[in-house]
Amino acid sequence: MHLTEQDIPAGVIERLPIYLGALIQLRQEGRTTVSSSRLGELTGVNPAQIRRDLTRFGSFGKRGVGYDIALLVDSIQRILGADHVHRIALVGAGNLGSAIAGYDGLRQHGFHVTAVFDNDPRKIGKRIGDVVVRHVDELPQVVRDQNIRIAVLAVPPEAAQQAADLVCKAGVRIILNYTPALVHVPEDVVIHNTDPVLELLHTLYYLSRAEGASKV
Amino acid sequence: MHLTEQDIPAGVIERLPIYLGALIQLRQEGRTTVSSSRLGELTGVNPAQIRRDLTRFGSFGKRGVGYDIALLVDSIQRILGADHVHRIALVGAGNLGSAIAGYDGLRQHGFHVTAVFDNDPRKIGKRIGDVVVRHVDELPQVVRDQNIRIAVLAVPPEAAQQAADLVCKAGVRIILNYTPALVHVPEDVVIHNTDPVLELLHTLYYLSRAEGASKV
DNA sequence: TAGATTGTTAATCGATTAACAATC
DNA sequence: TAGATTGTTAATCGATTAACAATC
Repeated sequence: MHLTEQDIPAGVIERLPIYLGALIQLRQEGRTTVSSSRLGELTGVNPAQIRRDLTRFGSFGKRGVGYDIALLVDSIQRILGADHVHRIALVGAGNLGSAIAGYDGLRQHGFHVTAVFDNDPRKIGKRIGDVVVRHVDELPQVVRDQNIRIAVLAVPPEAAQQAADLVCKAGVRIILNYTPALVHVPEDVVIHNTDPVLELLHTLYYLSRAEGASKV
Repeated sequence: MHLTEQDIPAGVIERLPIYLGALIQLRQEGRTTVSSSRLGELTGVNPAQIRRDLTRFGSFGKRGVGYDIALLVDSIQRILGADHVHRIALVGAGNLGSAIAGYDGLRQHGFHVTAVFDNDPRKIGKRIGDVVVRHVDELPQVVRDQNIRIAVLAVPPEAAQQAADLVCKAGVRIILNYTPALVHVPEDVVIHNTDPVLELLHTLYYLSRAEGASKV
């Protein structure tokens, strides 16, 4: 009846990276400790919730003092599995793919884009970040050789399902889908969709409320 | 004590765009009706929840038949405020900015990128999508002239706060922040952060659980 | 009519938050 | 010590879901 690892609510896991981001920013500013109330200000999360979230994994703070930033960064990284390097296969070497490959934040968190694929002959052989673009036909071999578990889809929406099938078959377990297409994957693969439109539509609702009250 | 517009839970508003995406995909396939159970399969949302979410805004279905896709698309768009055109200011004309400006899905949902800004002289005057990149100094004027309410930040993280301040001061009400920086904005501005790293970290947790069970 | 599926209620479940004793 | 802040409990709040009557 007590808490086992499986009992952690999804909401907690979603917040941990947010805490981590703020903690890293604080660390860069040279701070060594932070209180739950300050962390709450930075992240927009209720301080009581932060404390409760953290105690699920252990006791990281000192009463009267706050949390040791370095300790908490390490701990959260370990909890998430971000305490070692993860290789990423990037599918699609267009503008979006280039932006992702060139994004420093990934490397800072141990995510290394070690393979980039495209099916456009003009892009094959080009250098993106510090890897050379290969033909997508080579994907299965490369993903297996490098034991890659994470793929990022930055292809046109029509090609999304095909690309997903390909990477799943090659053994990828996590997919970040940057296309607007709804893609189906086997049960044991986690897919995360990111579509700027969905985010815009969602925030739009609140804008309409705040502004013209013409509609009911 | 009864439902007013303000009572709609945030979770419902987050799901509406997801339904919309699936509905549009179904419409493209030529379908005219869909049941809550089929929509649930496509979106991963519980059918009962879909029905309950929708009834908050009205009665859109026919018992025994399902939902009329065209009607539901229109209705959700109207609820979200996506039934008319919204102009977007894009700050940052690098790879990411180019990807966003060139993204067709935005236009399909009525989001028109009508202004792009950068501070790199080499980029000023270049064409991205169908607009010409201007110097960021022109931003306040252009945003006011075009009555722009939405800005997308695709700048280096160091420049994020500065860019946010600038667009807020010019009257923007919604910001999509594509930098990893935590940015502060006035209370009446909605900011939405999108960082691939946060999403990766979050899904990573489940990968660690599923694979090596070496850690407790 | 019989079958299907919505709209809606009522029960469950889980997350959030206030409050405070423990303790640095 | 006095002040601050965690860890934790207990209460609240809200979201999710099962179930089914209404009805197409």
